Amino acid sequence: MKKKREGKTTSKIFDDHDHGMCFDDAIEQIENYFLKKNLQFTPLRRKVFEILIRDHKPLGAYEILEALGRDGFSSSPPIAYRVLDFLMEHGFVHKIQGLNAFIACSNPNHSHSPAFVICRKCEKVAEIDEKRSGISFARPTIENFEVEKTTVEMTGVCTTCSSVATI
Amino acid sequence: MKKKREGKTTSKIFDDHDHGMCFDDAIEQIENYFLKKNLQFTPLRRKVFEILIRDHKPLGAYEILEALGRDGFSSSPPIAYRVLDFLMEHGFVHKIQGLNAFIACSNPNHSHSPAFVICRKCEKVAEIDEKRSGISFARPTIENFEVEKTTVEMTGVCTTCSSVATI
DNA sequence: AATGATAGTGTTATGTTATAACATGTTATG
DNA sequence: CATAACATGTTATAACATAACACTATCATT
Repeated sequence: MKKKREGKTTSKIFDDHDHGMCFDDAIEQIENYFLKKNLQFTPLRRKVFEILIRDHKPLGAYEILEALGRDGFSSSPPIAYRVLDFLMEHGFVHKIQGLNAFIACSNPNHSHSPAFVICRKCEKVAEIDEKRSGISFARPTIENFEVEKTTVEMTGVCTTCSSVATI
Repeated sequence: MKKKREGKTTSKIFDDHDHGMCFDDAIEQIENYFLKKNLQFTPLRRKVFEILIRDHKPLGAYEILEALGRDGFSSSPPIAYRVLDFLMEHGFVHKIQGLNAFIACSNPNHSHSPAFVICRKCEKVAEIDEKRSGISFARPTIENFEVEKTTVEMTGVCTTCSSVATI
C-alpha cells in the first residue's frame, strides 16, 4: 500500500506564505523565466508544474503521473521523470530526498540553496531560507572539492503533530 | 545496468584518515558499544559492518546482500535492510540519500549530525564534521518544529576528478 | 532443564521508485 | 522544406525497499 501524504491542521512554519499569491506568481515567474531563457513552457511542463504548485506539497513521481493521466497526458514513468529533471535543473522544483518526492520551489526568484523542514508525521514540508533555518549552508568551501549542490533536510515533528502525541 | 561505485586515485578530502587504524578501531568501538548497551553483535551484524568498513565506501543494499551471499549468509533483501536499520539507529552506519547507499560512520564515538561530501564522478564520499564543512548543521532551532535529524549532503566534483575533466 | 517471552534471522512475495532504449512527433532555423 | 535539435510517447526492466509470516536462538525465570 501507498504511504499517505496528507496533513490536517497546520503548524505556523508550514503556512506562513500566501499560497493564492504564490500560485499566480509562480506561474508568472516560470513563464517569464522560460521566455527569457528561450525555453519551451510546453503544456506538459506547465501541467506538471501546476500539479506541484496546486497543493504545494511533496508528490511522488507516480502521484504526478496519476494526475497527468487524469488530465489526458501520457502517464508512463519517463514522462514525469524527464519533466521533473528539467524543472529541477532550472530551479522550479526540488526533490525531497527523504521522501522520494518532488515539491515546487517556494522562491524561484532567489538563486538559492534550499533547505527543507519535513514533519515525519504529517509529511508536510517547508522550504526555508538560510536565515530562518538557523544554519548556513550556501556553497560552503571544502578543500579539494567543488560543491555544486547542497542538500539540507531537517526531519522531525511539527508542533501540530506533537500535540496529538503518541510518537 | 548497475551504476558503478568505484574510485581511482584520491583527493585529499577522501583519504585524510588512517583507514587501517579506522578499521580496527571501528570494530573495537562497535563491540564495546554493543557490550555496554547489552545489544547482540551477532555474526550477521558484524559481517554487515565489516563489509561496510572494509572499503569504507558507500554500498547499495543489494551490493551488501551479494557480499553476504558470498560469505554464506542469506541474501534476501530484508536481511540487509534490517541490519542496516539497526546499525543506523545506533549511529554506526549512515545512509547517503543522494546515492541510495550506506556507509560506515567515520566517528561513532562523537555524538554528531554528520555531513557528507559526495563526488558525483567517482562517487567517493567523505564524512565531515561541522567545523570542516563550513556550515553549522547541528540541531538548528526552527519555530514550531522539533528537529530530530538533519541530512546534509554536498554533491560536486573532487579535484582528482575535475583534473581529468569532461564535465 | 522446561517454560515462555523477546529478539534475531530466514523466506516468499510484492510494492515502490527510477532509468534504458528506442520510436515518433514537433519546433526553430538555415 | 530539409534537417537538426528538442520534446514526448512506449515498452521493458532495473534498482530500491517493505509486508507478512515462519522459524530459530537467546535470555530470564521457575
